[in-house]
Amino acid sequence: MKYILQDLKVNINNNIYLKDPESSTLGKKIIEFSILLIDEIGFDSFTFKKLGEKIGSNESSIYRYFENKHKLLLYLTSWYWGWLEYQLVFTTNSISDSKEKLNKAIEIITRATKEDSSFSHINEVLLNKIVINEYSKSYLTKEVDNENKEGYFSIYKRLVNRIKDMITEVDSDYKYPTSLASTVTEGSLHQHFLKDHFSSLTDCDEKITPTTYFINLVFNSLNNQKND
Amino acid sequence: MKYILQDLKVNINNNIYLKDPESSTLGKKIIEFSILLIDEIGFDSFTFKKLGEKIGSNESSIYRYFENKHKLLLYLTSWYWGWLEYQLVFTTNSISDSKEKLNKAIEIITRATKEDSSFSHINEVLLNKIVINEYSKSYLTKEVDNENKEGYFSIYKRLVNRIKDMITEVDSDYKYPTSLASTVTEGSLHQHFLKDHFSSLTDCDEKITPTTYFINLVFNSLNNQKND
DNA sequence: CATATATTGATAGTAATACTATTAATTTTG
DNA sequence: CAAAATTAATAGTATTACTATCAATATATG
Repeated sequence: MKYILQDLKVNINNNIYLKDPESSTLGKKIIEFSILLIDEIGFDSFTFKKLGEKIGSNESSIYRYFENKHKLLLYLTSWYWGWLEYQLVFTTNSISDSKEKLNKAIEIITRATKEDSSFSHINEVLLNKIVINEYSKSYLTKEVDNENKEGYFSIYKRLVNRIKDMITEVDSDYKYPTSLASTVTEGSLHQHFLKDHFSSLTDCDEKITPTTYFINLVFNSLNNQKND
Repeated sequence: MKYILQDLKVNINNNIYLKDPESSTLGKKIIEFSILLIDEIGFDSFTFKKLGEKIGSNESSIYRYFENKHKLLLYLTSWYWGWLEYQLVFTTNSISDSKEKLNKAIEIITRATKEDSSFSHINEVLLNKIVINEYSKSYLTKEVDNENKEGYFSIYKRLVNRIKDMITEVDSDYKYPTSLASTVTEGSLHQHFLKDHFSSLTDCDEKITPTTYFINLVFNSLNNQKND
């Protein structure tokens, strides 16, 4: 719970936006409807002009909040990871048994978001789908090193690091806790994607969830005599 | 070796291109220099106009080979996966011990390409880098289901399936061989990317390679009494 | 409550992208 | 060497990804 309280409102690096979208009605509308529109037509076809038409607002007004759609994607995905981190910390905080704690953590980061909190303007179910379909595009760029230096990915990194810490708590001898944490986080998005589009490349379906698979994967690696 | 011989020339689905780039000098130049240019400026900034300038050829001539740059990316990545598959099959074919075979297979798909074969127009080292940085973009699209139906990803799927078969050979009781195979294949690209851009999210570096990590991960999961 | 200030909207404009079409020049092949 | 195929050159369109300017409207403060 150390650095989480200050982030209750999901504290997003303020260089990602030009004007805080949480600070106005228009800003919130931009966030709310960009999620709906990106889900509908995909990030590649998404433009500020189309978003403006959707919310009955001017393209130029949207440009006052975000430099470009890439920055908006960074905003949305940062919000998502911050929201997931909040759930992770809140839910696992009270668990003292390290295995049980890690188990719960994997459950939270690998499950599909099923219900929208409905009292904010953010639809978490659709946002989860956007993260599955588009998150990679936010870092697979030529600008990634500069943007990383600017701190645009710090929430995601902090989240992966929390999982790494929980892995180490379970087995301090395990040699690849960071890679395992990043494999689960990114691999979970990938397995969800495969389930929806390449069913021949995954065992996950209605019965077997990515959660089942990753819990098995992680605990097979920890406290294992083969593990040298 | 069943279906590999017909693919010696890397048999790419002929709906990916309008005219086979292997059939002419210009076609080969398009492939050769698109690899150099995408590596240099990234796929997002890459255009047929820039490529035309680079090879002293007209934009419209390139459009006679590929409908658009997305199709060119599908071509390049298919070629890469076909080339890797060839190495995989060729190298593991003679190994009778199933564990040793799987071990070698993981080595082949997770290692960084270090040398260019140099007698073709394709620079495999740069192509490997392109696959790491851009492959996800070829399927994270709204058209993925149609393109999958058209068979544009069949080489990749066949490769993952070969690894799945090898996993099952080692442990027929393991429940998630397909997910494990796709996790290794895609996770390897991801760990290479992290190593280059997010070193805090991976244990991989000069000493620990993705190969080391994934061999440990896979064999910890197989023939393991925890594996219920 | 009046006025200064900030925010948003409307319109216009630019350079680049992602193509298509046409015709001319060049190369290949039969 | 002539016919066919390929490539190059040029032009043109619609869309994208912005920037600039100014008017309209909302909001804040004194």
